[in-house]
Amino acid sequence: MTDLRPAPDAPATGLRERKKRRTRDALLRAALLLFVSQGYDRTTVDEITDAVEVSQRTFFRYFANKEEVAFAVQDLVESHFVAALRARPASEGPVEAMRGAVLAAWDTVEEAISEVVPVDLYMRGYQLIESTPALLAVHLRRSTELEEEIARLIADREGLDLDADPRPRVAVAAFCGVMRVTGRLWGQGEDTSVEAIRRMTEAYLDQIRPALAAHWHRPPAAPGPAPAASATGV
Amino acid sequence: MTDLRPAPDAPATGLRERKKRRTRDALLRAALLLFVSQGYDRTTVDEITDAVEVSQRTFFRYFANKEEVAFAVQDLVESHFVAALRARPASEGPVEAMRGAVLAAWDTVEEAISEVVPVDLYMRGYQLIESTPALLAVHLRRSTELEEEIARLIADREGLDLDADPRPRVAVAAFCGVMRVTGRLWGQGEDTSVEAIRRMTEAYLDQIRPALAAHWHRPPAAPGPAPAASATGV
DNA sequence: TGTGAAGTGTCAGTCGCTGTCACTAGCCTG
DNA sequence: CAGGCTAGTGACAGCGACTGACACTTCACA
Repeated sequence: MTDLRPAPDAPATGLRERKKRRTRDALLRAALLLFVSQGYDRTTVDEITDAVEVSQRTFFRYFANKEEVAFAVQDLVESHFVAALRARPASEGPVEAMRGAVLAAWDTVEEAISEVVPVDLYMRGYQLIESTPALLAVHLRRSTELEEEIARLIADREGLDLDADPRPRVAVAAFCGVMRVTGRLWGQGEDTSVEAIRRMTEAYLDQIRPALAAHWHRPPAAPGPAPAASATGV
Repeated sequence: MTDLRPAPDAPATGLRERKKRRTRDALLRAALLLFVSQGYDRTTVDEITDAVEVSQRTFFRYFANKEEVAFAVQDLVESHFVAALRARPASEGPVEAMRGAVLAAWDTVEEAISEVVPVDLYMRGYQLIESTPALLAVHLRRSTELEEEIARLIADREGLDLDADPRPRVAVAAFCGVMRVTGRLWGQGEDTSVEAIRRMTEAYLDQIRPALAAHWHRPPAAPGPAPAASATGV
């Protein structure tokens, strides 16, 4: 068969590959929809595979476990952030660069994932993770792995040896700790928009230096559950 | 109802109560020993119950799930830390108080847990948690709950409204982020002693302010995988 | 066009965990 | 101290996540 289709730009190889991708995507979407509509725990793997009409065994050939499918999109978002961090100018300090990267990443999540899943489905998925104990636990463990990656990146930027200088890991840990609080509080709030979490991110990061001051004599810059962004401290 | 038994000081009530406590402790110890000797995943609940000669059903009446038994001692250590934090003088700033509490808690873990389990078994258990993905995930989720408790405590100390002022949660998040890195690196090292983790804790906490400085122009105070304690920054 | 391998379905089995029910043993009352 | 109450337990059946083994279909490539 003289293959006339030039596989335009995507890595569209043989029929087999495309079929595989299709079933994987179908499983992913079906799972996400079931999860957000009826909850993670109340969704069985059989329900997912029934919706896609494959056997349960096939599901476990694509995803190591039921949790993994819930983090497929999260994976994309995380690499998106890492890419944003790599793109920060070398002139920026470590914390400055991380802050810039997070905000830039939120500004452009849509284009990073919309091919796979609409943004609001992802946001609902993120909320599901934050509110489902089993998923939250896995999320936090995955986050520590991401933290290590970021620490390596920061050490590289600064030309430091990660194992000789504790600052990269310490800075990243403090930074990510604040990010996690942000994610948690966002998940508990009502506004589930990207803008909301972006706004909160900015506000909470602005509080990190004031919060670590030796004494809190003055009230913070802008009080409130999701305070407006503005830093008194450096 | 004329209750003549004054229940002297310990909660030593009837025979029933004592029997319960005994089987619970037996399950706990058997589980911990099996976990550290052959690994968490390679230990089945049946093995644990066989060692204590009770039915599997009984195990799940004492522990909600297999993970819970691995965190029973950790629970004690965490309340020990919270108690230490409550005991800090009001004159100390938030970060100062947390730092003091952690170090004081490590100095006195032994007396806090030795009645239930020898310290080195606890330390090996802690290492197990750090090195077992399933346990690490749960550990991190539990840690966020502890974080919230600490944040409330700090807010109280400072006379602030936790939901109006972001600084308590931000400070605690940054602090606990650094603590977590410490725990992880300790788990990977060879020295599993309490002294080792105490030393690392001190060293890494000393790096939090330098690490968050806008730019890292100078090398850190004391480089090395487990740097000696000494703070350049505030 | 036939051969090998990739992908899938089926089946049986393990392990964590839960509901149910009957039974035993401490406890409490009369 | 007899008899009833109930907390704690064991036995059993069953669900859901996950795995290994094997046979079958279907694409790929010579």
